[in-house]
Amino acid sequence: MTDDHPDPDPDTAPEDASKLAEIVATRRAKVERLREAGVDPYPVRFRPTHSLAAVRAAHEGLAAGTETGEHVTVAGRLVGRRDLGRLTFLVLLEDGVELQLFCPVKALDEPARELLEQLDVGDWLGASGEVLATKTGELSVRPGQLTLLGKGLRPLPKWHGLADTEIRFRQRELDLTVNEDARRVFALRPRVVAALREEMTRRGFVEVETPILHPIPGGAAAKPFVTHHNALDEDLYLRIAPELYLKRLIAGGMPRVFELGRVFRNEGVSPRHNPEFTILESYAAYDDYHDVMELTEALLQRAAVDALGTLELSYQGREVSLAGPFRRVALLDLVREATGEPDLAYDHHLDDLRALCERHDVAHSDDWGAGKLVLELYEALVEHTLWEPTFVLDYPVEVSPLARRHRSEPHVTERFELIVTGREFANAFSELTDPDDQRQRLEQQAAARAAGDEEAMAVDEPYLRAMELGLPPTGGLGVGVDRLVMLLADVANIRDAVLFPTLRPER
RNA sequence: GCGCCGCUAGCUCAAUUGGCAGAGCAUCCGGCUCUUAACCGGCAGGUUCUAGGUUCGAGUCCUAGGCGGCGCACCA
Repeated sequence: MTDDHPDPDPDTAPEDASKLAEIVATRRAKVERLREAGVDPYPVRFRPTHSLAAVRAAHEGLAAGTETGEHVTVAGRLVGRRDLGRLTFLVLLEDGVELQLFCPVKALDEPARELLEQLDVGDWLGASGEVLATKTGELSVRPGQLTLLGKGLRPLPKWHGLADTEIRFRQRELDLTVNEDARRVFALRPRVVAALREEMTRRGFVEVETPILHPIPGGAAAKPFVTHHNALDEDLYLRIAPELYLKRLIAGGMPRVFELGRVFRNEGVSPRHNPEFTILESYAAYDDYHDVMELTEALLQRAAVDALGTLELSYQGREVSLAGPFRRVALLDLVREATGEPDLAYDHHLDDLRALCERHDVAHSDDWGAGKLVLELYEALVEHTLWEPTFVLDYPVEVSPLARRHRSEPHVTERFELIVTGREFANAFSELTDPDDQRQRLEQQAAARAAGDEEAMAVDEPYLRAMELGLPPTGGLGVGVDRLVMLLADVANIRDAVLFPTLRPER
């Protein structure tokens, strides 16, 4: 076309002289021109006969120059355009799959010729025509008709991709459009979630939904977000864990339950921490933590096989195998080994344990008991070194207020964490089922809370009342789903595993 | 919250010691019937994150702030 008036209406030209404003204004002018020509730039419905993937699948390897005689209607976002005079090549992208449109002008009907003039990379487009392979062998559709499905006003980043992390996180729609790697990760994530859900269901667990608004935050050691219900005039907390409600369901006679959902913790952000994250929690009547280890291992393996088709992973350039069986080792034994103190025990004098911390440059506090001191040694010296999957067993009672005391070891609980690549992926225990022991432990937590520990739990009377109804032996599990996605997708930053990570508002 | 680093055209990036803000691609205009990051020619496009300061002169130096990344702390 010949257009001697690139700026169609100087009176309405934007005062903002930036290139972006100019591009948007130009595209708005195209929208106007299309409307004047009777074309709806934002139509209500379209029916493709084939996805781009289906066209590709049906004609993979079609010989150069072949015309199939098959007529299809396809759709996608226009991501490429090459004009060669009376011949134009367009590239559509749909669900991660590209397909070329081979458009000699003489093959197009009159409306399509006019539309082609107003078409920009970024627009949504439908096309109907014959499937063929060009002389150079590129599988293509040669459309007779083109249908504008949604005009884009903003330019798409091209070629160099989109590298600016801030734009990738804030405008994920752009990231997904131009970065194949973003599409890879966010296609993998739902496969992981589906695998977890299917494996739980296959094992007889029932999926439930418990409140996100909690009157009393509990079930984990974390600071909650506070909100307020106007009609009730009550402060409520976004849940830090579904744990206590799920255990109340066990008390209510539901033998195997799980919840896959979001929890919220009002704490710092980091490449491994988003303020809201997805957790899988499950509770199984009659099971102990050995049973839960078996379940945990199976869940990770199922997720890896379903999402990747293998148990042999590469994470950040280093191999890690989920083949199992995962190593099982007591926390105390790990600390004994790391400190070179083979006789270390929880009943050692506190001064000796503090001295041990000093010797290993582990910060500690005078009000910590033996359990907390040993835990700190473990976290500072050992945890980050555990690359291959490792069940770390038997956490101190003092740091495990919801876990059952060990059946034979007095100072610890039947609790484990699963560590992979030096990070915690799961936390689980033989659940505490003795209501009087639980009350005592929560009262200790409440005392710590009163003394200023914002992460300590409060006494939750409705929960204790449920326990007093009677609980069977119960095995409980929590799995960090985002971390699992990070591991399987091989991304280092949790913001690359969460579609819309928490960021400060744009200013 | 603390420390370090970054922020320049729509995108990706340059800019020497403090000395005229540039390139490629995209946009816009022209050409081209087998391109693949098409190609060829041309025009245009800037609050150098923001506000101050130093200086004859600031993208560059100083102060404060914003946003992001990383580390620490906290945690899964």
